[in-house]
Formats: sequence, structure tokens, C-alpha cells
Amino acid sequence: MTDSVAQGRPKIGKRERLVAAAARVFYEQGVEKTTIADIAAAADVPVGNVYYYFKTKDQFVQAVIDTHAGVLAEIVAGIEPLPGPAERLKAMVASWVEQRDLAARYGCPTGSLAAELDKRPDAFGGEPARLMSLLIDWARGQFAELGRPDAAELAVAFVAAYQGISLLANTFRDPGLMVTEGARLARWIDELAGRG
Amino acid sequence: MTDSVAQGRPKIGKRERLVAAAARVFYEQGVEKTTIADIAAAADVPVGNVYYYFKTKDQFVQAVIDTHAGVLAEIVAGIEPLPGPAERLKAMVASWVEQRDLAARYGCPTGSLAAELDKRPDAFGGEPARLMSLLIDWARGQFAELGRPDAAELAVAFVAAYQGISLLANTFRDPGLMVTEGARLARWIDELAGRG
DNA sequence: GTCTATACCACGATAGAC
DNA sequence: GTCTATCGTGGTATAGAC
Repeated sequence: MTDSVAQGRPKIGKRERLVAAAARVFYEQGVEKTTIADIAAAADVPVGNVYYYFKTKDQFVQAVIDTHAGVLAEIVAGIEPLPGPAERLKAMVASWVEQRDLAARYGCPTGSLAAELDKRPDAFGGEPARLMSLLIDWARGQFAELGRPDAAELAVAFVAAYQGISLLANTFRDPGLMVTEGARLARWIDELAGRG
Repeated sequence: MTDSVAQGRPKIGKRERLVAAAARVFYEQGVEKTTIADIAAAADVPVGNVYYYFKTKDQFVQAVIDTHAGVLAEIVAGIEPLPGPAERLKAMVASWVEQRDLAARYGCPTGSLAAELDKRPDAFGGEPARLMSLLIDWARGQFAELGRPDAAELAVAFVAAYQGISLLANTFRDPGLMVTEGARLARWIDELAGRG
């Protein structure tokens, strides 16, 4: 087998560049409004060449969902070393507040993608639900570690609070809403931990 | 002036039927995915005739926003007679829970519309924000009546909780999430009222 | 006011040269 | 593997007969 790099192998990262561009443009403009040409332009790849990597637009959607899952896993992994569940939950809130300017402009990446795909009759095969589960399941584990028997309910409320405030921050183009709600959630977690 | 009804005056309600159809189809499929032909079919009006009433798709969007504002005003008016702010807030929660099956299938009508329009560079001229303000301003008034100095913050958290749980119920196609979170919000309101 | 026919354009996707 | 040219579809919007 000859050196595949010297031959016509695809430029490394081209596929990755396309997915990253798709994730960005989907987030900024929405999936339905985005054209293949938009993605190609954002990735600086000629339109026709795109089809060598992705046959349909929905293949981009699937790839972007996988990317989001990876990002979520990274955030969770970064929080993991913290000593206790309350600290970890508050670190998650802090990471949300950190992203407040993006949220105010485009909403939560996961939430706005889910909202759009949920309108489809098949909800894109339940992929958005699987993505959202990553966050909820993690939160449930933290609340359970706090000794809460209602951990499942609290995890849903926790993520719902984030999704809701992201939508409002986006609607009002006001990152300050993320800060205020983040502080409220942090106090709430402290109360729950105190009672535990 | 001759009897305008006997002459070629537009069938009464035709414009209203178009707006109602647009509201329904936008809610079910999303704005961007919906075509003028979809709206015409849902309203049982020939496609070509639609343009006599609405020149552009965005005029439909504006009309649908106005419709939503009217529905919201009706809900608020129906709650108004209740004796106290805590009762009124809980009645609002109850109205959300009542709509759980629709929310599980299509999300919150206001929220999913806002999420989609927020992706536009101009956020549709801030119309979604005005719509959302109707709810938040009302809630702020109720929390203020409860004697809460942090009424503004609580109102945002209250509406965010609803928007968030609607998105999650939609993503998981699970109306039960609305019931659980509704009960949680009701307990929360009772606590706030007790401390007031 | 109502409706048909159609202009026009943008998009997704493909064929095939290089 | 890369890219251009293009096909077919489906959408918005208009012209104009009735």
C-alpha cells in the first residue's frame, strides 16, 4: 500500500470543517433556513464538493447532533473532578452564564436545535431527546448524590430552567437575564444541599 | 350605496380563516417549513386568492403574532376575577398543564414561535419580545401584589420554567412532564405567598 | 373579489470533466 | 478527490381572465 497522504486522500479536516461550519450556521440561522450553499461558504468549500462528504442535508443534521453530544460530554468531563454534587451543579450553571452573550443572540445550542427538529413528524428519530437526556441524566445523578429522592423531577426542573431562561434571554436579546437566573439557581442548589 | 353584502364583498371570515389556518400550521410545522400553499390548503382557500389578503408570508407571521396576543389576553382576562395573586398564578399554571398534550406534540405556541423568529437578524422587529412581555408583565404584577420586591426576577423565572418544561415535554413527547412541573410550580407559589 | 396560469428564482442533488 | 455545470423540483409572487 503506497503512502495515502501523498496520493489523492482528502485534505485532513475538510469533513470536520464542514461539520463545524454546519453547527455554527444551523445555530445562527436555524436548520430550515440554512442551505447547503451556506454551509459550503462558511466552510470555504466549493458547493459541489460538499456532496462527496454528505449526501443529504439531514446527514449534516445528524453530524451536528453528534458534535453537540461531544461538546456536552466535554463540559461534563471538565466538571467531574469537583468534590461534591452541589459544586458540580453550580459549575454547570456557571458554564451556562459564561455563554450568556451567545445565548442572548442565538439561544441554547441544544435547545434551539431540539425546538426546530421537534416540529418534524418523527422528531428526527428521537435524536434531540437523546441529546437532551445527556444533560438531564447527568443532573439526575448529581441530585441523587445529594440524597434527593426526587432527583429525576429536580433534574428536569433544572434543565427546564436553563432552557427557558435561554429562550427568554434570546427573545429579549438580554444576557443579563442569564446572570440573574444563574444566581437564583445557585441559591436553589445551596438550599437543596443544606436540607440534604 | 348599494348593499355591499349582495355585491362582491369578500366572504366574511375568509381572512380570519386564513389567519387561523396560518397559526395552526406555523405551530405544527414551524414557520420556515410552512409554504403559502400549506396555509391555503389548511384554510380551504385557493392558493392564488391568498395574495389578495396577504402580500407576503411575513404578513401572515405578523397576523399570527397578533392572534397569539389576543389569546393570551383572553386567558389573563379569564383569570382576573380570582380573589388573590397566588390563586391567579396557580390558575395560569393550571391552564398550561391543561394544554399538556399539545405542548408535548408541538411545544408552547408562543415559545416555539419566538424561538424560530429569534434566529432572524432583526428578531422580527422585536414582536416576539412584545408577545412574551404580555405574560411576564402580568406575572410581575401578580408577584408584586404578593409583596415580593423581587417580582421582576420571579416573573422571569416563572415564565422561563414554563417555556423550559414545554420544550422538554415536546422533545420527549411526554405530557407528564408538564403535570409534574406544574405541581412543583404550584408548591413554589404557595411558599412565596406564605412568606409574603 | 375570485381564481388560473405562469413567471421567476432558489434550492437540493447529480453528472461528469479534470 | 475536486469542482463546474446543470437538471429538476418546489416555492413566492404576479398578471390578468372572469
